[in-house]
Amino acid sequence: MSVNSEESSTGELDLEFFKSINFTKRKCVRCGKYYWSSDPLRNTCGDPPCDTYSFIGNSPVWKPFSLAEMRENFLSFFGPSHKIIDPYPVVPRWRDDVLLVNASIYDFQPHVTSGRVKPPGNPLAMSQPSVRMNDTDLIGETGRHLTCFEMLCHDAFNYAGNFVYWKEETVAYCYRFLTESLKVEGSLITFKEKPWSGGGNGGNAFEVFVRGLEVATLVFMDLKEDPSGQFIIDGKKYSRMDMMIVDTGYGLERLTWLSQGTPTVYQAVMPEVVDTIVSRSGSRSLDDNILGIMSTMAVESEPFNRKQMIDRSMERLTGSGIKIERSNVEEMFEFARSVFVLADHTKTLMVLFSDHVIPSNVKVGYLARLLIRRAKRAIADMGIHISLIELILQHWRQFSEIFPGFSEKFAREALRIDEAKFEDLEKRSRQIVLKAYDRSRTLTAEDLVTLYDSFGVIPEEAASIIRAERGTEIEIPDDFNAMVVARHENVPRKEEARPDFPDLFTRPLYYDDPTMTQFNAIVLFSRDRHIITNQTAFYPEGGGQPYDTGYFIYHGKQVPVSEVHKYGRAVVHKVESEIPERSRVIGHINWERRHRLMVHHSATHLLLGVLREYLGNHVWQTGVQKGLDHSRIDITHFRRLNDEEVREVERRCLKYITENRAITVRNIEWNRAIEKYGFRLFEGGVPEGRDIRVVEIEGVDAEGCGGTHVRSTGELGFLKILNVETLQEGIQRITFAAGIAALDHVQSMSTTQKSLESLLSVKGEEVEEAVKRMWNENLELKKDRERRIKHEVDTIIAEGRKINVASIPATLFNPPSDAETLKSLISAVFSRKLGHVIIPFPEGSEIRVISGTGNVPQELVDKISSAAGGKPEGRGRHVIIAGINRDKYETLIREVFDASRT
RNA sequence: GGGCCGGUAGAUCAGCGGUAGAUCGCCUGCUUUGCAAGCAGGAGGCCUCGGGUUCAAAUCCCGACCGGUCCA
Repeated sequence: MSVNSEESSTGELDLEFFKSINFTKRKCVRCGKYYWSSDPLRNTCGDPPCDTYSFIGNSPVWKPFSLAEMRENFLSFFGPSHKIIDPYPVVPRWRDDVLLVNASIYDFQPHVTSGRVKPPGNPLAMSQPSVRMNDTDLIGETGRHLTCFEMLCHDAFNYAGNFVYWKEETVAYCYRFLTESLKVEGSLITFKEKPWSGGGNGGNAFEVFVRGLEVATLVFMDLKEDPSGQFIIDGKKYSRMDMMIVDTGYGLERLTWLSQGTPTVYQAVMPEVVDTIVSRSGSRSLDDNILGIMSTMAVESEPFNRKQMIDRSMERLTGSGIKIERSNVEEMFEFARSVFVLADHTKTLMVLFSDHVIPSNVKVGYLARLLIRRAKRAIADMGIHISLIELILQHWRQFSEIFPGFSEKFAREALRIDEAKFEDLEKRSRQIVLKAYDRSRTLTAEDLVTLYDSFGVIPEEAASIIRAERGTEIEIPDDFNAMVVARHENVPRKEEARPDFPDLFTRPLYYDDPTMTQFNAIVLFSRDRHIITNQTAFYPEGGGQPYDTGYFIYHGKQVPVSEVHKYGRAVVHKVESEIPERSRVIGHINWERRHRLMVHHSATHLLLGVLREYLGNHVWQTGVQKGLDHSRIDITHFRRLNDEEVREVERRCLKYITENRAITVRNIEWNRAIEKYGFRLFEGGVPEGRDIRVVEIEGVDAEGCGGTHVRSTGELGFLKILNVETLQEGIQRITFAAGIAALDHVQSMSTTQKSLESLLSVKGEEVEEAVKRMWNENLELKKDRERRIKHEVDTIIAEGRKINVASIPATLFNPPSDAETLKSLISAVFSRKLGHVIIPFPEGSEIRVISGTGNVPQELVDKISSAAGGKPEGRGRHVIIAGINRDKYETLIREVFDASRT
């Protein structure tokens, strides 16, 4: 979301409603932007730093509300006129472009905002938990930032011919809520004009301020990104869209804070947890007066600057006659920051855990890990003893109705595993830092970046380790963060070229009847051996199910189909020879292939259902690939399944197969489907239609799925897990086979076993013993050989004869018996620094001249090669004189070497 | 999904082209003996796997696998 200062007033926000409440449009004397107010004395827009916080200790709301009370208050105000919707998960399973829900409108993107699916209510109101990790560094510093908050909204979706409400009504609702429900005086409210854009949409918007605090944003979304559009927001072009969407966002935490007027937002929205942490930290406490001043100072500079905030707070404190040392204020600030970080992060962890996020090193799991580690650092900074799970459970007790998915067992397990990893890392990081330091007696900026980037050691930690262990100070460069960023920027992303086929509609016969193997069709489009037909029974690749193959009959000839893909609504068949447009064809699909794929597809759903039932609700499908002889499914789970778990999963699958459970396929309207089955429907991917095609295995599993399926579990025959592996942290890959493919595997295992048995002349379990015995025998033989070689090398060296060749002293060795010994002998010459050495190796028809101390003298090589008739290869300390024939060899030994004995 | 770092004895790691090492742990003996320990000796390695370069690879290059970490 972004703002463009040039696009300040279009006149599109001059509302009749403002006239009715005596609000007038003004230009802010500080920032020059337009705003609406009824206060005759006001000349600023209300938005810090043009204004400052004046609600702390001075709430304009008629009574203090708790978080739960404020939520209830909002929903009951909008309840009569709006449909109240239950909150969506914070992990957006219905879209794959973002990791977390950032705002309430995310719930409806892109399916509703594009007009494809109806909203679940119109108008609607809800309280949507949201997680924003971009300002994680500011938590506890500014007094106002949170990683997790609830966004209250009242939204309306206006279609052509179905108008709900627009700007006038929206502002009226907002004004009435603030003045009637919260009893805030109208003159305290300002509406600041500000164009809004985000997620490919844009429009006019108001930001709503009360006493310096932004409490709501009212967005009138009627623009969509369009390169040829005439509206410009933040450098991007937009044009009008058919829909007009009212998207409001009220910060539940902000409103609660406003009503209480506490020094920081944390004290208003999570007082119990803040109290718990403070009460555990001995005699220390939070000074409300100083915190209030800091929060006020923090909002006055953008971007936030800690030193400046403390400077100004000191001025304010001395100005009001309070005598306090700067170091005391800093110390207080550090403590408060740790308290608030811990309180904030444990809340967000509770929210993530309730959505089954497993801490890991990738994607949303990484965000959970980040929070765990930052929370643990906060605990360490305070030097107190407190467990994360304790605080998480305390948070949850306040929110059990909002987050019904939370499982204490899961949270404990997830924390236990990740905390253990963190402790392990801390132990290791000490050694790594010391090693890096000891190499050069310093840590360069480059070293610090590597330590952070590759080992997760922050510079402050590295410095403190060096200080403690080596007693020296390490300089941390000011632009450290920039250096880390610099190391990561490069790697241009390559765009995938999408083939452009016309937007024709192919009727999917494979849905009408998944057992259809033959059909008639008319070719609507043909180009470069790719054809689109009016209808087809060929399943195009999708949802992890590979495409069908087969052939078309055209003019009485078979034309094989090698690939089938879906582009838009068209199914494109790649054929081996041209079939012109308007031809009539008969399609035949390869039924054996299709049936194997169908069996594996249904088996995947069954397996997923069983895994979830057996391992827990945190099991989600993250990837899947069906095949002909095996398939695989990737699931979220802490650790690799052990053998017993695998056997139990197989047993449960077989139980459902023998019970012959029905597999049904139904198209259900989007909102009704979610109401009935929940967001689990999207495990296999996000559907693109108005309806969701729900594939349900009776009592086991229900998923939105575009694949072809068998009619009941009995058709699967049986299911065998072939392999389990950890794909990445928190993700397990299970490879399995079902039906005829499973039988194939068992049969081939049996064949292998039989052939092993006959090879080893043993039966059954004795195979293992026999192999172990052979392995050990082999090891013994290997060692034996090494001993023999070593002995021979020693003997050859001991029996070496001192000779002079071309007046150069050298040692002549006896020939080693094989190449292995030769290699070992050469190594010995170097490691024992044996001087010039001559090694005849008749087996390879060569003589080696080696020097263990320096280079081989050229005269030595010349003398030997001229006498032996060979060609010298290589130089330096290792020369091979190769291509010597036997006669010359004998001559050489006799005439050159023997003659030169010393 | 991308970047970076790593994989050597049971554990922690060194070695980074030339016959695989240290410390702890383990085994045996001795000394001492309340324990801890001290001394001497010993066992224990597909140096992750597969290619390549080289006379020679744990070591250099390429690829896989596994682990770690940072970023989206």
